[in-house]
Amino acid sequence: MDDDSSSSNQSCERNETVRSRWNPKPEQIVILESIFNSGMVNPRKDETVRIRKMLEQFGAVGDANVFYWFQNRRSRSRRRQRQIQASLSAASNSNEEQFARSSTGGAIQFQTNFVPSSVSSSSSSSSSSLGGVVGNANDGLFLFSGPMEIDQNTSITSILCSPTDNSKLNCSSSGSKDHLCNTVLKYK
Amino acid sequence: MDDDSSSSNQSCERNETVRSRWNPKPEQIVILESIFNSGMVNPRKDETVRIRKMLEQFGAVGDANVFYWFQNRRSRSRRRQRQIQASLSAASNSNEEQFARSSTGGAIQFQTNFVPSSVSSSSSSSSSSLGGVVGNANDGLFLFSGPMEIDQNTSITSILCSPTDNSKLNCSSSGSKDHLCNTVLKYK
DNA sequence: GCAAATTAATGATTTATTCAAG
DNA sequence: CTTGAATAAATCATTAATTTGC
Repeated sequence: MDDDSSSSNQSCERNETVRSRWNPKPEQIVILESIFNSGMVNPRKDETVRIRKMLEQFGAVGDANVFYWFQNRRSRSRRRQRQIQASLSAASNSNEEQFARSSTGGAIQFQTNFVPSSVSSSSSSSSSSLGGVVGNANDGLFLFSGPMEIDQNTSITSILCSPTDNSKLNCSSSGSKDHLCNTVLKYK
Repeated sequence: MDDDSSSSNQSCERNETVRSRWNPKPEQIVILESIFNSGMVNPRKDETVRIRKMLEQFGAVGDANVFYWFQNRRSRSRRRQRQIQASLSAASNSNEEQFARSSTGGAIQFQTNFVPSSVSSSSSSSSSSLGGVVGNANDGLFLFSGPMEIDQNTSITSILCSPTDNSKLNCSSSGSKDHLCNTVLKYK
């Protein structure tokens, strides 16, 4: 795809300012949430492409949009978690001092059947709560906002995880990863 | 293009770990430095592509590599600047107190003929030193590391800035920018 | 009811940090 | 130790909710 994906062009607003952004359909959000909640919180490039194709069923979307979505989802999930943790420990700190600090601050942090791919090498790193976000999955809102119906039980990730058509593991000219990769593309 | 750029595959190391990285040729570095120093410190997607094509003349390289290069160049340039600034103000602070704080800490911060594109909207924001990085260009090391010769005066950016073949201003299906854009691509 | 004005969500971009190849 | 690659955090900007005055 690279740039001009497929469907609607036209939407290319004036060259200066304006700009419109992707607005995911409810069905698309269901899928994305499903995937995220099942543990795949940072899909690799090929996974992202697969997800994008899946989403296209319900409306135009690009790889970058999917990437952005997961990036933001992860980030905001983490932030919410931190806030909860902060307010929790603040509340408990009013009386006891040396106690709180449970493993992840009360969050369940389960991890469904999908192995979170890259485990981030688990080497030395900053963040106190390592393990941090990789498998953290949902953060309370497993509920879906609207009247949508898509068989929630058909574990969408099973579709993605199935190592079907693995033809062509692209790998560009030089380095990069494509493994733990999933990162910068920047340009739409 | 999307993912698999163009030339040599093969280099796709094992699917797990390893990875090799792009190693820019001296000529490529000259070009990149030239562009950066002439003021284009954050090329847009289309500019990035143009640059990449230019570099390919001297060896395999992908858009992502170019993107990374500029990202790192900006980042490290800024860091060095901060360090210089820090040590400078620290040095001057030994005697006088309420004085240092010159505009940019002694750095010249000129700006060549290229208008730095996006001025970041200058809306309300945090960061103290706004204006920050956009047009900052060189940070003292205008020198090039090796014995290379490419007419420094033929302002490479003029080639890039020239609005030649502007056919096909891509604009993907949904949103994104491509204007102020230049950002995430992530996947190699 | 309805738009203009505000606010809340969230998609997109940039910056700071970290990891690791060479 | 330098620097390419990758990720997380912070920020910007646009769109949807909502509030408000009519």
